[in-house]
Amino acid sequence: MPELPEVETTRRGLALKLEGRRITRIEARRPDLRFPLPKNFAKSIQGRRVEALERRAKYILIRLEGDLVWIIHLGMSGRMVMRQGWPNDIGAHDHVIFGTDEGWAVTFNDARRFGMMDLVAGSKLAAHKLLAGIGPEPLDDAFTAKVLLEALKGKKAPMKAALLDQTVVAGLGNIYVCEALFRAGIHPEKLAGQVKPAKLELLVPAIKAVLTEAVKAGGSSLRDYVQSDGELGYFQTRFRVYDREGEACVTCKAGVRRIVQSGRSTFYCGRCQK
DNA sequence: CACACAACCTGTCAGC
DNA sequence: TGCTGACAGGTTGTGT
Repeated sequence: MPELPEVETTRRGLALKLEGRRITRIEARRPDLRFPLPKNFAKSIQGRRVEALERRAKYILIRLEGDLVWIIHLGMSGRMVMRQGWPNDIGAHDHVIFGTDEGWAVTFNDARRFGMMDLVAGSKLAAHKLLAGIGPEPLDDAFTAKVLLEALKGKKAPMKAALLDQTVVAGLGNIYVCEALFRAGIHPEKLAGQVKPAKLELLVPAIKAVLTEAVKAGGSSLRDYVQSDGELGYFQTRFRVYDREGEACVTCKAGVRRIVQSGRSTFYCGRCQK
C-alpha cells in the first residue's frame, strides 16, 4: 500500500545506506515491470555514486552522479528490502537487486508488478511524463485550503475520487483519503466542487495530520508492507475507518460503512461525515 | 474535457 | 483439502 507515508518511510530507510555510496553491482532479473525498463538500465546505474534520495508524490527519486535520476514507483505491492551482503535466497518476485561499495544490498520485490522504474536526465526531471502534471505535495506549506478549493472548483467527481487524483494533490491513496475525509467530517460521495470552503479548511489540516502521523509511525503495515530495514510499520492500528466495515465509529458509535467508488472500497461514517 | 470503468498481475482469504 | 470468486496499497488507457 505504498501511499505517501510508506514511500517516504522507504526513502528514508534507503537514504541511510545509499546516500554518498557507490552502486557497485545491479541486476535486473526481468526486462520489464509495469513498463519495459529503459535501455541499458543496469549498465547506466552501475558504478555511479548516489548523491541524494528524494520523493515526489509516490515516486522515489534517486539522484545519481552525472546528472541521472532513477525514478522508482512501488505500485501496489512493491517493497524495498535492505540487507548486508548480496542475497543468496532470491525469490521469484525479486525483480531488481543492487548493492553498494559498503556491502549493503537492496532488493526490489513486487509480486503484482504494477511498479515502475525509469531513468531521466536531472535537467529533464520535471518534464518527465510520470511527474509532469502532478499536484502539490500535501505536506508543503504551499498546499492550503485555498489551493485545494481552486483545484476542486467545478469538479463533479465525488470527493473520494477527487482526492485520489494525483493532479489535485500528490501522494494520497485509498487508505489516507478515507482517513482524511473522516477526520474532516466530509462524506466521500459529496461532489468535490460543492464542498464548502469551511470544510476544506478542516480537510487540509486533516490530510497533513494523518500523513504526518503515519510517516512518524513508519508507514502502515497493512498486509505485508515492510520498511526497508525489515521492520513492520504500525500505523494500521490507528485507522479510524479504513477496513473497519461494521465496527463502531470511534466518534459516534454508529456502524462504519463500506461502499465502492470508482472500483475501490470506501469506508466512512454516515453519521459523522456529511 | 471530465469522468467512469476495465485492464494490468499475483497472492490471499472466505465460503462451499 | 481443493476450488472459486472477491478483493488488495496504483496508474494508465479506452470509451462515453
